[in-house]
Formats: sequence, C-alpha cells, structure tokens
Amino acid sequence: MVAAANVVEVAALVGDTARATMLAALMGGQSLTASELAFLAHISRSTASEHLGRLVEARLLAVTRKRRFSYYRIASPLVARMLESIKAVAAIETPARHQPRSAQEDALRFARTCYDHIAGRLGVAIADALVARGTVTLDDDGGAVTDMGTRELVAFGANLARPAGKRIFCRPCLDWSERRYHIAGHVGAELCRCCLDRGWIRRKRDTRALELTPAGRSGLAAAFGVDLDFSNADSVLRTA
Amino acid sequence: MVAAANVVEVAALVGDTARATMLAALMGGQSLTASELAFLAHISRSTASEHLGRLVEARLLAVTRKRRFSYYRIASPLVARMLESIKAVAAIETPARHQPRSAQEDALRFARTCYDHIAGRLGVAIADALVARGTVTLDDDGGAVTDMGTRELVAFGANLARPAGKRIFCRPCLDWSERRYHIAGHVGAELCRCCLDRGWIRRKRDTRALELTPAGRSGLAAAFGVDLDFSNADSVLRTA
DNA sequence: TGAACGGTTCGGCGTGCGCCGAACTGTTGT
DNA sequence: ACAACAGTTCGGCGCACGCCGAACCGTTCA
Repeated sequence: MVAAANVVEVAALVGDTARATMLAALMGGQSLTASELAFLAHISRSTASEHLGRLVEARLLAVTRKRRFSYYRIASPLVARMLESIKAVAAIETPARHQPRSAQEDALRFARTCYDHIAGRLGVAIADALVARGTVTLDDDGGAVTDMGTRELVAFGANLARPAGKRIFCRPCLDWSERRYHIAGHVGAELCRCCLDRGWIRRKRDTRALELTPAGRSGLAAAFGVDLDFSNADSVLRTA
Repeated sequence: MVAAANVVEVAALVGDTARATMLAALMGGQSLTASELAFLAHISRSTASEHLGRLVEARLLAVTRKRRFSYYRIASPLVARMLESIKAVAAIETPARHQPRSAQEDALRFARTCYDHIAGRLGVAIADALVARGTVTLDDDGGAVTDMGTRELVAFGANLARPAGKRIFCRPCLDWSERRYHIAGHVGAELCRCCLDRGWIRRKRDTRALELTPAGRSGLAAAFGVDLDFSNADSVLRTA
C-alpha cells in the first residue's frame, strides 16, 4: 500500500507531545513567535526551532518573518479541520475515566477559540440561540445562514461577503468538550471577530480560553437571546 | 497545555507506516483478519497483533472474534472522518512533486471505497451528475437530498430512512485525488451498496480499488446521467 | 561598534518503540 | 490424540528521533 506514505508523515508530526502542544496553541488562531511556542511546549528554543521547521516544511504551519521575529500560524483551514477531527476522536477515546477538572481545563470547557471561531459551552450556546431564532440552520449535514439571518448578522457588523479564498462559509463543528455543534467557517470567524471587537469576549494570555465579559453576557442575551444560565447542567452530556 | 495528551496518542498511532497501512486497508469498509492485515502491512503476525491490540485499546478499531479468526474494522465513522481529513492535508502537502503513477495508484484514483462510499473519479462523477439533475445538493457547507431526489433514490433501491445511530445523512467528502467533493454519509453508503448489489461495481482483492463493470457504466449513465467520458482530462485539477 | 536578543544549525546523548522469532493458547479438523 | 493453524505474549535487538547546549547568523538598540 503506497498511498499511506504522506498520511504517516502528517500524523507522525502531530503525534509528538511538543509539536502537538504548539499546534494546539496555534489553534487559537493567532500567530506566535518561536520563543513563545518553545515556552508553551516546555522545550528549548533550539528544539522548538527544529520542530517548527519540520511543520513548516510539511505545510502544516506557515511562517512570516517580521523584524527579528518569526511568527508561526496554522497554514490553512484544512489543517485546522484535521486537528479538530483528531481531537474529536481523542475525546471519545477516554470514556470519562479520569477528568482532571483543573481550573485551566474548566476555563477551556466554558469558552475557547477553535482556530478562528468560538467553541465550548459559550460557542454551543450561541449556536443554539441562532438556530432557535432562525438566524442560521445547523444540523449534521451542514449549515447555512437564512435570508433573515443575513440581514441580522450584517446589522450586527459581520462581513458576510463570500471570501475570495473559497473557504467554507457556514458549517457545524463538533465541540469536543460539549459533544454538540457550534458554528465554524467564515460565519463562525466573523461572529468571533465581532464579539472581540465589541469587548464581549477577551482572549486570555497563553491559552486558548476566552473570557466572557459582563457586557458580553448581557449583549449576547439582548442581541441573540443567548442563555448561559442553565442551572449548572454542564455535567450532563447533552447529545440531542 | 494538558488538553493535547489524547490527541498525541491518537495521532502517534496513525503516524506509523504499518498501522497506517492497516487503517487504510480497513478504510475499504470491510472487516479483515489479523493475518490479512499483517500481510498487507508487510510485517509479522506477532507485530501486527501488537499494533492491532493498541488500535483496539485506543478505540480506533473494533474487533469481533468469530470461530478462530479475529475480524478488525474501523470503530466508528468519526475515525473514518479523521483519517479522511488527515489524507486531505497530506494530499496538498506534496505539490505534485513526484507522482509514482503506478497502475495500482491509477486504479485507486479512478474508483475506490472511502470507508463505505464511492470515491475517486467515479465518486466525483456520480456526485456531479446527481447535483446537476437536482437529486442532491452539495456544496462546501453541506449536503442534502431534495424531495424529488428522495423519490428517485428510493426508486433506485436506497433505504433513506434516517439511521438510528444518528449518523450524518448526506455530506460532502473532499476527494484527495480529485480535490473535489463526492457524496458521503448515509446516502453515500446506500448509493455504494446499491451499485454493489446491482453488480455495477466490484471490489478488487486486497485493495480499496473498485472496478466499474460495463453494466455499471451504462447503468449509471441511464439512471443518473453519469458521464465518465471527459477526454482524459484527469490531469487537470478541476477545483471549481 | 559592541552588547543584547531572536532564531537557526550542529554534534552528541539517551531512550522509546517498532521489529522479529520463539513459545504459548485456543480452535478446528482428521 | 495429534497436527495444523489463527492469534497473542514475551524477550531482546537496533534504529530513529526527540532533546539539549554550544556555536553561529541577523537584527536592533545603546
């Protein structure tokens, strides 16, 4: 079987703790420098440089050199999607055996960036609200923005012009912590951008976790009817 | 970053030539015995047994023991999807540098099973035809069967009842050889099954390649208007 | 011009793991 | 009962690769 060769290379690149940690950090959507990534992965800068070089050579990462810094980022949405799908498999692998339940972990479960859109309980709640009010449709087979929804989201500040790069417009993304869908694609990215611009959510340092500001809580409730006050039911795996 | 642990394990499992070869073989959708997989991967049975044990433990494969044989298969559509997405990334990685172009390879490019549905030029041609005649809709954001299409496919022999396991009904799957979409999900699986039942396509031994019979060629043309006679334009990357 | 700093390259060390053959278990058939 | 065969377990070998520190290159300030 000759067809598997490149698959092995790509998977092996992801299948190393240091590299996977750096890739996971970059799944936040931002660009990070080599030193930052070395720090996050707990390895020396020289080792990180080697890893990053290999990831760039394999086109999993892209790099831009500005001033004396090298900024690394996920090379394409295809790579982000691959990492998501691996995470989705990895999440079922452990049948809830040992959940560390650290504060760190809880913050990620509540809200985080998933490449360039919002995931976690917040991401799923937003998706639920938008589906309930008929702004978007979202099911196992795909997603779309309704005509009414287009007007609503444009009024909200989203740029819904189809991007040139032919990237996917609106699709469901399986949330590994909630095991339900949130909104990805161009629409998901625009929603995330708008919320950041408004100060409704803030990035935390050195993590993909997002912080929901009081303004964000009330704003999302007012704008879309997003309800985050289900009485601590986060332990229930809502798969419906 | 603690969240990446399982991802590393899963990716590392795929990132080994022998294991990836076995997984790729099982992407044909069938169950295979340990000895068959050992032969395909060019390793001893003892080594294969170790690999298979790890893959089962990690829930990437499932096994059923019947008589004195162990039959291994892909554990879930989620795993199949992950492998697809890795393949999609691996396919862009090499910018058409060295294409082996073996007969083996060509057969896979023409038609193959992708877990449980049809891929390759044939799979894409079927998808194109069904979209053109309005049987299904298929774009970057998802897929669906139209009302007219439901009647047509049921008349064709497909069982379009929503499966109990809540698996995805109709979705686009990025074909790594054609770099365009073919039909996956429950609908894709039913189409594949109907064609196999009719003798329109046949599995080849020890490979995921499919053979299109003369009856299949005329049958697909008559039933859905599938056209495979584009004048050897397979060298052109049609991304539109 | 030199010091500080980000990043990369290189040489060498240690180990994890993929591999096999041999031995063993369990099933099938004669 | 024994031989044949599918599959697994175990012990040991050898390589690949992940790691680091030191040296080196370029940029940016004093």
